[in-house]
Amino acid sequence: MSLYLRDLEVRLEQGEQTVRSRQLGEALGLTDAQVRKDLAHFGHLGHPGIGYPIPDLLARLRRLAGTDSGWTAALVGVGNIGRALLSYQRFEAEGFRIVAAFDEDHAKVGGIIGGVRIHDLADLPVVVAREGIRLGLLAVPPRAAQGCADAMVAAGIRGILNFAPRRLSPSPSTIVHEVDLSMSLVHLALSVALADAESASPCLHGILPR
Amino acid sequence: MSLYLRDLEVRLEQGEQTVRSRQLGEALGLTDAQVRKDLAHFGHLGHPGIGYPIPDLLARLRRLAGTDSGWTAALVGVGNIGRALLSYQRFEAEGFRIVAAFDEDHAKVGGIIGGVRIHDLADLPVVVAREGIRLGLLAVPPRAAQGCADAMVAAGIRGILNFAPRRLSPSPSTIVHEVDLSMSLVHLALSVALADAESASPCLHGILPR
DNA sequence: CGTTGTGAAATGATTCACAGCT
DNA sequence: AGCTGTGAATCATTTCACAACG
Repeated sequence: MSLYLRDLEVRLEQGEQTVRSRQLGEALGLTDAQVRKDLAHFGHLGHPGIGYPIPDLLARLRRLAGTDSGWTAALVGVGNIGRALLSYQRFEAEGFRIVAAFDEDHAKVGGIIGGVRIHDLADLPVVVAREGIRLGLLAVPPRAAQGCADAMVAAGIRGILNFAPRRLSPSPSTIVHEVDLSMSLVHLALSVALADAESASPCLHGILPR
Repeated sequence: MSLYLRDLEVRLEQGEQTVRSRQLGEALGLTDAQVRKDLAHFGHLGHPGIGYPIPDLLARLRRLAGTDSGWTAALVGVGNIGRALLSYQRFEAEGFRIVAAFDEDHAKVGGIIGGVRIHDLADLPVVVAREGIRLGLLAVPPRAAQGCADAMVAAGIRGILNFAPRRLSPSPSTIVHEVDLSMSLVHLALSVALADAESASPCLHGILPR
């Protein structure tokens, strides 16, 4: 889904005004029918014989994704990954801004990284309410993850991107997406191992992870 | 799939010797039948009435994933994300080691971060061959991504974890997995926006991204 | 004529139910 | 009794095919 946004953005930058479902399908690895079914849900703005007007489609998708309504995010945990996220330029290009960072280490509190001030973790509810923050990036050590997540939910954060390698027990009011770096690497290694095994002895069916 | 490894590891640490399909299912959000179907593919090592012996199952999965055979990885691009990856402790716990980093900036070459030496990008083929590196972490700016990826493929790297926000044109000999931070955030924001819209006016079906 | 939107067929995945073993 | 492994039924998703439209 997010891929549509990306692809449409680069097409618009290249000066294209319309796009056909088949083009999008090739770029995203889908069939043209699949693309049409997806896009039909977002309002019927495809013109038969012509295609989809890129600016209109982008506006529609951005409005749905909320990337035009100024989402703000908070970072919890200013460690290795946290610092990288604060310095990561790309978020703003997609319409997001990290407006506050939090850490329980008082030596870090008060500092500024990537233009973002680091607050005491205890101030989370106040700052979240004041800034109207709805998204949180969780980058703390595993054993602190659940506690921080609970605090974020209590503070009113609606969506959490969890970088900690620990599954969070779900809350009905908050959506959690996992970004697990080491598991991504395991997954990649597994794919490679399977590809190797398959090319070595093609008759190894039954071992198909998703 | 990687989730099985994670869950079994914590169970083994907690001293459990066997696990039943239903327990695994609850922990991973699957049904027991689903778990049994998955595990049956890895060799029939479940005992009726008892369950699965955790050590045996872990050994089997690790062997398939290759995490017991000492995968080594190379990092290409020592920027914000690259530095965080080098300092990330968690990889070794899963059986991986980043043994070399590469950057085209000569001011960085020769430095050491997280115990890993930074080499000149031109030395990639030599070091990869010498160290027997099969996995690569790509964390360079978007416009350099494709060129670096090609160099990694040419050097013999078999799997690439791509942190650059750009789709790479595929190579038959190398598997690419995408880890796109800004797209993850877009995806999360979209989920939140949809959840909000749905609770506001439940009759908004048809807009269901995967 | 080329392309969208959508119903119908085909494909794949999930769930159920039960035989067999401990 | 409890649990695994697996075929059968159910469900969702993908693909195909075609009517409507510019």
